[in-house]
Amino acid sequence: MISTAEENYLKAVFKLETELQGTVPTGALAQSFNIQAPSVTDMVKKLASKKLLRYEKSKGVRLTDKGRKIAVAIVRKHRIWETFLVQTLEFRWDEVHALAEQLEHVHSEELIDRLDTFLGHPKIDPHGDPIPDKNGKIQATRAITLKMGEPGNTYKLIGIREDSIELLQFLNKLKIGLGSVLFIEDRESFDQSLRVKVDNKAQGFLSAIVANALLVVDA
Amino acid sequence: MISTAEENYLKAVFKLETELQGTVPTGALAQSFNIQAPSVTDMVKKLASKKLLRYEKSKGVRLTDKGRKIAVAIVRKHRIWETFLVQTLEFRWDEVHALAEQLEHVHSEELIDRLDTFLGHPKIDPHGDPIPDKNGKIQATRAITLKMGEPGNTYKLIGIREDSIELLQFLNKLKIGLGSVLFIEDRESFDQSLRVKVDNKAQGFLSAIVANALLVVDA
DNA sequence: TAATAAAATTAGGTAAGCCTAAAAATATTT
DNA sequence: AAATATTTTTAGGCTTACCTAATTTTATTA
Ligand SMILES: [Mn+2]
Ligand SMILES: [Mn+2]
Ligand SMILES: [Mn+2]
Ligand SMILES: [Mn+2]
Repeated sequence: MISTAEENYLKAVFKLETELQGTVPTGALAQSFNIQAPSVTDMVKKLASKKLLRYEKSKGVRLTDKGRKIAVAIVRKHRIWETFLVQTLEFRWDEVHALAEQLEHVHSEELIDRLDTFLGHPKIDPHGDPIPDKNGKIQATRAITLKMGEPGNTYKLIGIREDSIELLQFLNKLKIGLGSVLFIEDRESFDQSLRVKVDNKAQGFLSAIVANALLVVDA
Repeated sequence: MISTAEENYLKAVFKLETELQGTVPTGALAQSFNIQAPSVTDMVKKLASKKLLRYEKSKGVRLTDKGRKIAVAIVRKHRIWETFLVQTLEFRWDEVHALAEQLEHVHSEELIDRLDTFLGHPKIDPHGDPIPDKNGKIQATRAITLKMGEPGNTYKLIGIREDSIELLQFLNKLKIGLGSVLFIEDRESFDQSLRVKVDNKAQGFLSAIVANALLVVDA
């Protein structure tokens, strides 16, 4: 049996592997859980002994296929639950992450499959993140971040690259949501912030940090 | 914060207090969790120190008002989740208990309230057990067990007094479910088993043990 | 490359929730 | 009321998932 803590480690390694494009140092895991480094060293040794990841001392870890399979299954559960909470129970997109963090650890394939069917096999969650299918296949996206966009171009928001409630609520304030049309009027060279129009209404500046979290496609 | 283990203890004490009509000995808890007695002694001391129950050494425990409130809230969650699983996700009544045992520990009032609303404020769960309302009020039932019924009388099944999957599946086989009409033809004096007709079709004998788990009202 | 800084590991410890073995308290039989 | 049986508690241990302090390894800078 796999514990909630172990599942969370695998999920975090999965995420960090993509972000860091390779081996995940133990320190990155410590930071992401807000725990101390030695706790991570212990745990990755255990996960390595279970063949869920490979651990190179003082270098970091990589998921094994077995570990990645579990990680993706949890991401799938997380996103299906988030979709259920927003679509069916009418929570706002900024309210569901913490709940999904709990629900993703409920052990039952059958439950997730039925939820998935009930929801009509959704392809993305309320934040635009792709929902892995039953076989662990994740829809590739050709989205870029708004930060990479060009002044004079128009983009459509299709995802948020962040779990932060604060960011989601900030976007609520700006009346920006999935599907919003963002026109880049200008990029301020001083801080790389962007002056944008949202849905054709003048809006103001988005910091480079925010722009970097917004996944967009050409509109 | 209250842990899953602690919540399970409170729920069990709540159940056993009614069944035993009073103080719950530690041994009864050990038996109900299939764990050893010393583990229970430890835990009830902790719960007593948290004022969730009163503990008299070598006698047993009683819930405090604070403890009972938590216990009832968990029973409410358990039954709402079971209702959701059967009503919305179309699980069978014998499939949902173990899942609800996990889901009942998800911490969120809001989630349960929204589920409750989504389900239309159900009064009973798929096994006929009353769902406590938001204030912890539990609908009193004037049901008796079929065992207490009289030959010649007709009853309607409104609840099952048991969490056993085996019993539920046995009832499935007998085509007995909530709402079934049970006519007691005879009581066998040797073993107190009952010869019954189910929904007007001859059925055969129900053991006293089964009859004792069936909650019925006059039909 | 030697010195220094940063990151990771080792060593030893804690709380939660379980365990076994032994002792004590309570209940039942004779 | 003794003797015996049953139930409960005490004492000491184990595992999981964390911790701090000290040490070692790796990376950076002089
Ligand atoms: Mn999320
Ligand atoms: Mn999401
Ligand atoms: Mn149940
Ligand atoms: Mn039930």
